[in-house]
Amino acid sequence: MQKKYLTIYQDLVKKIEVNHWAESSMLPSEYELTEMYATSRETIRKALNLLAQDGYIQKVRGKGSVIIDVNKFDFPVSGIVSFKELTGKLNLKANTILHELAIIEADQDLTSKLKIRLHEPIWKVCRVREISGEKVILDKDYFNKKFVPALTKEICEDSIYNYLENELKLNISFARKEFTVEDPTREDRQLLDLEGYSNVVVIKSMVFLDDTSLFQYTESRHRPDKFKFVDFARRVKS
Amino acid sequence: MQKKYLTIYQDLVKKIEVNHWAESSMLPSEYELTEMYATSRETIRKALNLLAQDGYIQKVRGKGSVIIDVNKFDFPVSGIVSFKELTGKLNLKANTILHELAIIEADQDLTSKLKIRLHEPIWKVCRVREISGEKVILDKDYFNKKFVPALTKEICEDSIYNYLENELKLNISFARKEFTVEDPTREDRQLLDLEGYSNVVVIKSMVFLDDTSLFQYTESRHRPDKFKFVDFARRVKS
DNA sequence: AAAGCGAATTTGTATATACAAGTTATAATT
DNA sequence: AATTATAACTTGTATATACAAATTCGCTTT
Repeated sequence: MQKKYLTIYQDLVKKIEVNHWAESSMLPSEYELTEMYATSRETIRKALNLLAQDGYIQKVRGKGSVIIDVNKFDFPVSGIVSFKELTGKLNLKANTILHELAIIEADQDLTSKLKIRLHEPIWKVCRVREISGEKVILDKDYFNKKFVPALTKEICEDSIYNYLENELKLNISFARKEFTVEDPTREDRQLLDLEGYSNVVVIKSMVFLDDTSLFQYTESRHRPDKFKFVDFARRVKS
Repeated sequence: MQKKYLTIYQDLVKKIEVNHWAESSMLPSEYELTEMYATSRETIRKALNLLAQDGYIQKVRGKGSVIIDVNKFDFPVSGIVSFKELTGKLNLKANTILHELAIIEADQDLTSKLKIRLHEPIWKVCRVREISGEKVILDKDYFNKKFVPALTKEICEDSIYNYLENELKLNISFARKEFTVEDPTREDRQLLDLEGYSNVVVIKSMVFLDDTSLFQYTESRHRPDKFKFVDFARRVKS
């Protein structure tokens, strides 16, 4: 059975993005929605709460759900999104160059980053991302081999996430990301078209599965002029 | 009346942060929690969903709520947090220098950023943030004067957000933030201790109230070596 | 000892009801 | 005409029930 509140959520997202309620900039009331979707109010409220979380609407007590139109279209990178999904959504002419694909043993550094034991096997994948002809992103991925037994050149050049989720049926669930600006390493200078830029933006991620097991560590290194990150944040009252 | 699920959420956060369930790294089951807090299961579930949203737990069907221990203690900057709140939480020796405080008229640029009409009055606040003696952040705030009639030197040197929320009773609700890396302007070089760094990290924010009215635009310009942003993200399935 | 089955436990979804609290529009009063 | 009070509408909170789906654990069987 498909989850009702999720399909309602997706339907509402589609309608908002196509400006279905542009005039009023308001969603129908919860009671109206229950009738439109022939369901209960609580189910509607679950869908609306998802919309609010993702920055599509703002709920105002006594009034209704106001649609937030802050051009949500330019670079929505909250959540965990793969390079292929991103470039596809933005219609960018992108290309992936596989630079290294190997099984290595965990050294001191990786044991802490992947929380595994010394010398345990790890997939190392090093890829350069080319956008309109320029090498601007260097992605270094490390996968715990326990969760990812096999990897091929073809998979890495296409979409690893697609393979992990649809073939291996891994449930990628949440991530901790850290953004910093660092000096380029020799490797950065070799593999990227840095064009004299003296910094790179570094995003270090630890990615977890459904059952809270840590299975991936990634360093994504960007040329600063090609980096942009957009976030929707809600104020948390203490 | 105080919201039950919120007080339960806050109590659980406190217990998680003090490692109350360290051995099992699991929360009690929902039914146990209903008895502990003498409430209904739905109310417990509301609190648990907040914990999951904020990255404290991962719920696993059939098992329970696993506590996520990814050292949540180093830099939790998701949500909208003011400089004063941040430095206070991290025990940093920080100092604010008010560089400019004036009412200006909206020019072409600000009309689009604050979505107001040309020549309407705007508060401009320009502040330099000093951390352990170094000027590393330049904050340029613009407030729609309609929502913020008065501002003083004292307020700007203390905490504007504190004033807005507690004195003016404004309900700051959500924000859209954009992170980029840019070349320093002449103003950056004048006001900050850039120490030869040839880039600044720029965070542009549009901040909204409860009723979805846009009331603030901010540019926060950071020396790259002193910038770090940590995010907790959940994978969104399409 | 190992495998398989089933019951108990635990979270997920859907629905229903009652009342509280904020907003808006209408009607009544001054 | 302006103000005030009332009613209608809308979202927020709390509670209850029923069943689905995944995991765990103990028991039985092989």
